[in-house]
Amino acid sequence: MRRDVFQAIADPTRREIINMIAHHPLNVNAVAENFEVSRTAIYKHIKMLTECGLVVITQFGRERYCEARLERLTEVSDWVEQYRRIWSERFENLENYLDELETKKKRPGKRK
Amino acid sequence: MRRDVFQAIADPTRREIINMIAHHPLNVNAVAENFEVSRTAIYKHIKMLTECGLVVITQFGRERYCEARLERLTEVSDWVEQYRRIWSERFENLENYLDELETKKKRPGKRK
DNA sequence: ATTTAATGCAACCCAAAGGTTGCACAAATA
DNA sequence: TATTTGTGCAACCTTTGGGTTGCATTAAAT
Repeated sequence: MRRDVFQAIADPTRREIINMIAHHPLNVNAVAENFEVSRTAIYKHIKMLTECGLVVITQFGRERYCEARLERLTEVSDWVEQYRRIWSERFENLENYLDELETKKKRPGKRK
Repeated sequence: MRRDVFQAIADPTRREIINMIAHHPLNVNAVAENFEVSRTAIYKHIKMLTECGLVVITQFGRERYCEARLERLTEVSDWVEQYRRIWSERFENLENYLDELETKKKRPGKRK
């Protein structure tokens, strides 16, 4: 099953999990203990995070340590950053753009 | 209904809509024409985008222009950026961290 | 050898997501 | 005035998401 990083970080619980293991790995139960929901629910979230590469699991005996692969967030970072320039420029141009559009199409100036 | 920006950009169609109107506003039908799915489906996506502030609509006569409010992406940007330092540092420390953990807990060195 | 973690996962549930068709309605146009 | 165009939205359907309980399995601890 191919998972999407954007979808993975859409859920607040998963974002919290990432935050929790960002600095050091934790085993599955340790992660689950920090939430109200069941271990299985957390297990599923972690599974999804591994499916899109945001988390990698290393087993030690019966414990499985979850480690965050934060580099995978570059996909998100890149997507957002491509718009950064636009959103600075945009602010001053919007009104002009709409006025221009209005004139071109000969629409009444009234904006409801 | 309060919507989450993270959830809004989770859907690939919505990300495409944002991309489509990032440079200049488009009316609802114009956006919809670029997709295979129905106008209603796109309408719903746009509605959701407005609910979380990523899109603002300005009406001209019977047309409604959708404009991207890209600044709202700072929430995403900020969240991702907080991890950037960690993911550079992390790479070299992981093995050490795990070894340390191993030693402390007196676990066998075998990593399956 | 028993018992006690730590875990994976099937089998369910219910709500939400994403899609469709169809209809209503106001603005622009013939 | 009659018609076309752009739009909102209800009603419906199916899939996915996030949650639960319960059971099996394996490693560690008694």
